[in-house]
Amino acid sequence: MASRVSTASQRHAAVAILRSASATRDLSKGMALHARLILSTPFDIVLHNHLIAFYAKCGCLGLARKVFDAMPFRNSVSGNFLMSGYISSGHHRDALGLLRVIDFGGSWMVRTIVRSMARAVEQWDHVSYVTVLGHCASMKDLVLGVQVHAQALKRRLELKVYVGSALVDMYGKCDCAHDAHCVFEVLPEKNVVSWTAIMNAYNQKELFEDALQLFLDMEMSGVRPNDITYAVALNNCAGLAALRTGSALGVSALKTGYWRYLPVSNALINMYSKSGSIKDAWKVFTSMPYHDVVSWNLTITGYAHHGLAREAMEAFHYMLSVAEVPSYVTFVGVLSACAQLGLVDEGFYYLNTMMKEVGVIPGKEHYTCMVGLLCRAGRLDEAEQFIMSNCIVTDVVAWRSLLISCQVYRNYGLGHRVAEQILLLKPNDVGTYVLLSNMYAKANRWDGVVKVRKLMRNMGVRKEPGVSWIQVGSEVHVFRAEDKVHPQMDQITEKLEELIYQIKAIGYIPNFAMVLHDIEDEQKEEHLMYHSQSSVVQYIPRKGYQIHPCRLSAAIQNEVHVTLLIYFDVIKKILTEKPEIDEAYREATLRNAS
DNA sequence: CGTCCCCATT
Repeated sequence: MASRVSTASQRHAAVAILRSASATRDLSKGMALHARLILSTPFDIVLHNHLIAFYAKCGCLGLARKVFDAMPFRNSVSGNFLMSGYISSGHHRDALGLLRVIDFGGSWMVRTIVRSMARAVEQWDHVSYVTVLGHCASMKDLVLGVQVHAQALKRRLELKVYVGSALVDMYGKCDCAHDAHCVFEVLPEKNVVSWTAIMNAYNQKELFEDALQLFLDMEMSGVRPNDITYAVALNNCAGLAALRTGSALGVSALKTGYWRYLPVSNALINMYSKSGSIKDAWKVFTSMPYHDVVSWNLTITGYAHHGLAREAMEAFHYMLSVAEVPSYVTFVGVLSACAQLGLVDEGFYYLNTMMKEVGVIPGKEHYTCMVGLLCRAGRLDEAEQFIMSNCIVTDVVAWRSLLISCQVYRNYGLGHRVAEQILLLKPNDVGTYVLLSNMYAKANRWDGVVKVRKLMRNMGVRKEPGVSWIQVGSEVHVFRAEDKVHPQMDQITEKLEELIYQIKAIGYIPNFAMVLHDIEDEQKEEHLMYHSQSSVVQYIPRKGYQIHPCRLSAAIQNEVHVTLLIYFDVIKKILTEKPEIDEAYREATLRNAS
């Protein structure tokens, strides 16, 4: 009896050592323990399982495997540790081979799954299912996910809360919100993770309102949100630019103490930024005790989105000064800021020198920014060369950027070439076809206009209704392209025309858009004037455009920026009698928060 | 042993 107690406590201590060695990736510490363990008798399966976990964490899959193979007997935990080790280090084939889900005779994916799955699946425990489903979720492997689901059903495991939540998440990540919902609905016990997973599935599908409703349902059912739940809910607000709801959630997170968690404060930055309140986003940032690279990236790209490229660059340099290492996304933000400011040399310095220094390999998005930068500087031919020599010839976005600049600089010769180039890529979004049609119209190539129209019809490309909305106070003002039902429509249109007149007077080409007009009338000069690349409007993937109070087009300079700010002030005043109330409310919220 | 968040170009 006494010896058993001592063994148990020794085991406890050994597990603790292995855990800490895993956490710090202290290979020698764990190996020393391993050496002692080999000599000790009797064989302890729990310790050996943790040994597998330790080696797997340290990236020594070979050693983990050796321990596994040398064990006189194993349990499902041994397999799970090894498998999650393989999965997290990317050896998916080995991981799944371990449990013989898949034969590796040929392609590892689809065909062999069904045949071989039944063989070893009886060795799985419920954690195996969770592990594999997590893998399916991150790989978006719906085919395997469905197979696993079928097996789970057979063994009646799908109602267990961990397995169920993993299923909900898997379907959500695979873009099957409906299936996620079905699994979620029948779960007899739903915990905070199940709720968060389903909310996130709706978020993925851009069903933001439904996701927010789920947040309320969850609270009604007595489940408390955690930091991730708040983050997901705030991301839904960001998708709707629902400033009021987002602020309220921020206050709620403050009350419950989740405000200080990184996912929550990052989501708050995102929400404020996407809702047009970049100042509040910055206030959140400065009130955070520490930041991660996502916080920085959100701030940098947030400023860039608002046309505040100077501030974006400042934030970037601030980031470097506190020795935070920029990431792939950081450089996307920085280069887009450079593009706005026309900083060609600096842009190339970041692309060719700094990115190499910090070990970030430039990708499509960076090259696309560089195209935008060259276009912004009016170096259209270089931009064309750049596209062709940087493996982004198939990137519609890059060509579109060039196409727009061709219009701005009235270089219709190049514009025509670019349009032909884009057509070869067979784009499938309306926006591109509208741009193409505009280009041809401007270049007086009516044959081109007809061609584009025909293509759109044949491909079944339908025009999404242009919708803009802005939240002022507690009201959301919606503007549809095809109707003019907003009571203050006349006033707003009048102001818009006035502003465009002013911009033209200073000599700028008004390429900012406010989608209050009908994009059906592509041929009208008026339309060509209003409709162009994103600027005052921010595209929201779901259904339309969100007017940003201070978003500024790359091609518009400072004095126009000021005009725009004034202009949006005017709009706000038109839309609300007492705009300062909303302002005061936000101030109060922020004061509470910090 | 395990499930939920993570920013980007036009």
